[in-house]
Amino acid sequence: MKKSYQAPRGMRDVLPENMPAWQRLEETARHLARLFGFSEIRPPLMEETDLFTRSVGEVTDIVEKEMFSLQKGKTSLSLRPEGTAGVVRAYVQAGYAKRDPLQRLYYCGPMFRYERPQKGRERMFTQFGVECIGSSDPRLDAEVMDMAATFFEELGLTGLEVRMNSMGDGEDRDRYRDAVSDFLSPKLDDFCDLCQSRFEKNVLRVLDCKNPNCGELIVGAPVLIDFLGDENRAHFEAVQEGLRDLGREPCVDTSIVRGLDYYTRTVFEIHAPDLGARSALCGGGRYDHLVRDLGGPDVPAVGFAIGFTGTLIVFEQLGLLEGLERETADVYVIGFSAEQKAAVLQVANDLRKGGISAIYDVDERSFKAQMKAAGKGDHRYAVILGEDELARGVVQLKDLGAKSQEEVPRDGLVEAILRG
RNA sequence: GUGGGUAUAGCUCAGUUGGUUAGAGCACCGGAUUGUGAUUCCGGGGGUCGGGGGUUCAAGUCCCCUUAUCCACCCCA
Repeated sequence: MKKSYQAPRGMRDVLPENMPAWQRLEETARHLARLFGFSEIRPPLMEETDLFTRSVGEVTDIVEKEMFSLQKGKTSLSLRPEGTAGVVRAYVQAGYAKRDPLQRLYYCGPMFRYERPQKGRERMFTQFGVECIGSSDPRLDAEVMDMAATFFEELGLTGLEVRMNSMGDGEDRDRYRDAVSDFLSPKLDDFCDLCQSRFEKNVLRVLDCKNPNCGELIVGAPVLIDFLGDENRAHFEAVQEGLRDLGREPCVDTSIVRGLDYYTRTVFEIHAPDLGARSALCGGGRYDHLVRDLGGPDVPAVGFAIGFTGTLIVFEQLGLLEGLERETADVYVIGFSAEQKAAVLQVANDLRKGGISAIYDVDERSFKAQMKAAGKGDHRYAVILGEDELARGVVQLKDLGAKSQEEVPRDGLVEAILRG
């Protein structure tokens, strides 16, 4: 019995036929990054495990149970479960804070989390993210949010919701947390089991419970905005102001609580309402203390990450896959019989030398089979070569889309194609 | 980590209350058409039914285990 292999759980092959959609997302991301003046950065896919523990948060699920880690000698390395930690580490290591503090950086690549796969969730997934490090100007928060929204708009994704909130900072957040605890604890027993454990682990998540019963119990709970200090409140207002200046109406949703510990002040999410359980396509916000926490100077930052998994699902749902073409050779060279074998090879070679991609049938199949292959391979042209053409130094150039055909001299083929 | 569904040709799926050589459509290959493709017609190759164990005279069809996958919870992009 032979063993058969398959891709590791929760990881999938992106086959050539799936590639057009991926390339579309990647090109859109790069294009947008360029428009907004961001530069690409590529940190390693692995970092010291400790880096993620410090940044993402010790008690988060991500570091508690979702990291792919390996021990080599005395160091524990982990595949990155998210992109920000590595970028910030690189920022600090490169010494940007002193020589060129404001950095607009973006990345696009795979992340890894050891989770149970489900719709919109994989163990290896791709994220496009930006990190704007070095300023706390609220206009940057607005700009970064606008950029994330623009990404989806450029792709043609409609019906998405951009929601924002402020989580405050340091003291206001602690005060708020205490207030929520005080509000909840008297009736804690009435909450669902899940909320009871949330209460212990991350109180604010109780406010996010989908259980209708819990939903009623939290009516009247303290709202974080009321706990913001003057400065943070002003910042929050300014971010909304900035969004308006960019032509976007801010949508404040006080239930948004990001899962990663490093967020401060502005947080936001972009949702696709009808995507099922995992509707957030993008999450982001400000993290003003992460650089400092990772051993750098006290430098503020803001960023977001967009998951390709969910984005691709919506992309397909909206029928945007149609019209995307798979990469193939422009020309398929056909010989009428095996007699023209050498000539076919030479013509293909001439085309390639002339900068035109070309392939031909390598199995010496029948003329009909070659025509068939040319017809369904998304090639633009078929170049047909028979005994007669060979003798006269010409070829038949057939436009496979238009179904038209013309005879052109063999040495003028490249020109003819470039013209047409 | 928890709960539920599914696992039959490359793909999408049929397969009666367990019973002879496991089917269809699409795809693939070839032919009808001795110089022309994505329409039509004909033919062909390809599965031992995810893997292992059990019940039975007999299992794709029942039971157990296992693996994978999907959906949901948790959490999150």
